[in-house]
Amino acid sequence: MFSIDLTSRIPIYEQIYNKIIELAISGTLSENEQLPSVRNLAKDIGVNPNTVAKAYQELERNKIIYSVQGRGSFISSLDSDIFREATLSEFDKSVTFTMKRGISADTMKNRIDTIFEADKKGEKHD
Amino acid sequence: MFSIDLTSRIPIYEQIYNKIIELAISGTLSENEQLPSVRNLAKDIGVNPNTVAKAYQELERNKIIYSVQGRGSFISSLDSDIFREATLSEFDKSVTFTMKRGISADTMKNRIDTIFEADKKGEKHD
DNA sequence: ATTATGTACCATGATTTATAATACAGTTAC
DNA sequence: GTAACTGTATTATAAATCATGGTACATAAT
Repeated sequence: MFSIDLTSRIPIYEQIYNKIIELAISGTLSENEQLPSVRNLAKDIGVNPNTVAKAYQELERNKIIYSVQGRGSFISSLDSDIFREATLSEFDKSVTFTMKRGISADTMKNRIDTIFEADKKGEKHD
Repeated sequence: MFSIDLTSRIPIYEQIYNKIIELAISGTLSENEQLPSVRNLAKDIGVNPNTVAKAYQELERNKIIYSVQGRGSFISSLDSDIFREATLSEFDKSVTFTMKRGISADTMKNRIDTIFEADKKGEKHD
């Protein structure tokens, strides 16, 4: 279920955080579905339980999942406009950054098309 | 010449690094133009000379500037394809990230247009 | 010579990330 | 109720990164 890059400069807990969001948005994890327990996931990917717990706590803080003591952690409904806006805000920063380095709008749009094309081809179909 | 956000989570040396690149690409700093000395810029923005030195060394490593002991640091020619590719590679990462969060290509393109429009209006004209 | 430049150290402190080891509180199943 | 599982909290430690302070050296311009 999980692949983590221990050599990446991106913190492990952040990689877990991102991965869960991807799985939730892609539908691989559906609403109210239970996530692996903190200890199991930690053992699975070979990291400390505290690291997984940190990821889960961040996910809960951002309403991606909800956790219940004694029961576990579950995907919550993902119709959060706040989350969408946060994502777009991050994207805007990247566009501004790229623009300031002299890259044109058309060039950026072409990259977007290329990336979406590649994703479409790589998708698994039901 | 410089505005640095000491409270930002982005390292100071990285802010300096980014700012110099922006000024070089926008033409505010032109080819072979001399930059403020490490010590002067440090005093100017209220940071440690070592921090400025680190930014300058990164800039030199990426061929944005060149430094000569006893003389100073200067803008080098900015026709580096390598630099352009590095910028686009970063942008691609952001697009992929945003896509995985369920944002459509069209939405991203609209944001690009909006940002470029705002920039055009905000520009200073000669 | 004096002054200004970039560069190179070394030590220190703060912050962040990750680990390790416990412990506590709540739930489920027996 | 007991055992085994959940999330959560705490404390300690280690490593890496960031920034500062201070000192020193080599080079260049005057």
